[in-house]
Amino acid sequence: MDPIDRIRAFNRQYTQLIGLLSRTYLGSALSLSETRVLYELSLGSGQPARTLARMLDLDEGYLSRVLKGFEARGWLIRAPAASDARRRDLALTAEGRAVLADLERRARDDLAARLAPLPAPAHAAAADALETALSRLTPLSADAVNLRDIAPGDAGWLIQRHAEYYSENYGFDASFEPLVAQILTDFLNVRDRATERAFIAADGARRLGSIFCVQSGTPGVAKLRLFFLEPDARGIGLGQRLLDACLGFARGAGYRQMTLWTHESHRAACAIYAKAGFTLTASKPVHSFGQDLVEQSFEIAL
Amino acid sequence: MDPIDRIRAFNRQYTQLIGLLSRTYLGSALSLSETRVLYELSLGSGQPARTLARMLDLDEGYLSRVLKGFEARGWLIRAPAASDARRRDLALTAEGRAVLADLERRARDDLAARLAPLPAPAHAAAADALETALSRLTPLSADAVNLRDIAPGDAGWLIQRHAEYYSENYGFDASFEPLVAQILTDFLNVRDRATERAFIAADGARRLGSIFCVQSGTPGVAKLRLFFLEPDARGIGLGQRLLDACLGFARGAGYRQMTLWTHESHRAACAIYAKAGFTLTASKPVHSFGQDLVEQSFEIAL
DNA sequence: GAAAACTACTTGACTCCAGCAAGTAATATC
DNA sequence: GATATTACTTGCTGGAGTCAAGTAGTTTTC
Repeated sequence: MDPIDRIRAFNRQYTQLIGLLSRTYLGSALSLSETRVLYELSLGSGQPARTLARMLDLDEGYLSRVLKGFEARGWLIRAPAASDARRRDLALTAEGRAVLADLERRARDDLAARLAPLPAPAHAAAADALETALSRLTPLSADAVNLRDIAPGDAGWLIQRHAEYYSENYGFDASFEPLVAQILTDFLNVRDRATERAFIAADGARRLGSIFCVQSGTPGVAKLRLFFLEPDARGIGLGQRLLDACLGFARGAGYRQMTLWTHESHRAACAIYAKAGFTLTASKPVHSFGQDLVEQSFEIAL
Repeated sequence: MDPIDRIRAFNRQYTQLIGLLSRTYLGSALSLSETRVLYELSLGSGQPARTLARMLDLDEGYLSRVLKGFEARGWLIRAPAASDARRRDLALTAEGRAVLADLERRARDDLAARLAPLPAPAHAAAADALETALSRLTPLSADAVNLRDIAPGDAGWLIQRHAEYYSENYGFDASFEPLVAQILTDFLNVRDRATERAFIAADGARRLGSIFCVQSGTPGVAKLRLFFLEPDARGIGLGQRLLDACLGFARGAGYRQMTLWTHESHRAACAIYAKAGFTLTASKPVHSFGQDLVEQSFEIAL
């Protein structure tokens, strides 16, 4: 099913479940639009009425009347703005804030009541998933992503995602997962911190990608491993950044060469390697993980 | 932040992002309520108007007028019901269906346009997360969960969740993850299918828990390992089910005894073990994974 | 088996949310 | 300093949605 249709299906069910479309806000004297205006006013970033109208997609005339009503009820003070006599500075009174607080509390209680049948961990899990969804719907900016060292859970995540990704996209069989698991187990157990390093690209709590620099066995030669990027984190220069970090670390650690092996079918990765100055040194057909592959070796002088 | 507040924050942002509160549906001649009615009619489960009104939380009088309007426009046929002359059977005409289809298409295009700036994988990722959230908001029923053997990605998931869970809840240090990783690597690599088995509890694509039955080294004695349940999957008898499956397998495989070790602080797990007939055979303080723990051994005759 | 209670739906009367368009007054632009 | 633009207000209006009282058919009750 198409993602758009899946999102629409979610909208239908969610609005019903959460009761989002109840027109009148909890039996209060306020319409939904009025509530939104009150809420926006409470944030009090000093927007003039016009911007408020645009933000909330409301008619300016209607908004004017709403504000007038708020003022009449003593919730709002509209004083002519000093900078521009056409404008009026909008400031909620303490009473206005109290009304909103009461409204918010009721909305909160209403939602809590709806979710009461569910166990507490489910609430947290749902909130997590919703926040995740929202973050997926917000363009990922490369500078929100930071590269850090490996932390608890990262190894498991990498094993899981490698197994899933290569199974789904390249048909790798079950023998691939323990291989990756062994690599990571060894890394965690016998890692030489001076010459070996993992970089995990993460956007907050979300893991997006990885790259490892480890010893190859041959002195002075580093090996690049476990270069991975989540599909939706591609195309924002993150792969390049990971590779740069890895190369930078290798240079700093005193290696004079870096090698890696990959499979021909990884077009995107191969392109990044080539662009970074790696050269192809060997290419041979193999049968691994239940698939016919062309294994390629790359190297670069540091 | 409280989950309820996080969900409310999501609602605010999401409705804005997706444009859920646009009252008039895409400039069509229909109100949002009318659209919902039309949609519900298209599902055509032959509900009488009254149930329709309750489902959509609409005033019956208003609904009556809406249906009348649909009929006048030739979208709907209201024939007196055979079973009950008060009722009228509601059936959309082909034209009615066409109108809805057109509306749906436009709503779809509208959403697609809103999401167009995002890369395609992000759409799928968002849809995934939204569906996840919805499933968290639906009470987990034990019978929707099935127990299966280990599959690609499961080992990585287990490693990740063990590392995260024990780090968050028991303060285990980074040495715990490679231990779990090694256990799983070995299991995948040298598992004896006749006498060793993993059960993964899964609700569709979501992994909820696990239990392993492996050889202990002593002939005739099985070892229970990696018993884990996601916090929100507890309390529905799933732990019991996993344990039963494990014990059942062990009996079938010809073991005469099963042992396990755990830590005293795992109250819930210990309670399940005791209830199943396990007896505590040893208890000793240890310092593991950066924590002072009391290691406990249990056993049961099969 | 007839009155009473109830159900399914309709209709009239009303409220008020909200959109449109034409204002007024202040500011910006040239 | 004339013209255009901006910020806001107000009059008018449609129609979405509500409330209550209706009509006609069905079930319950004794």
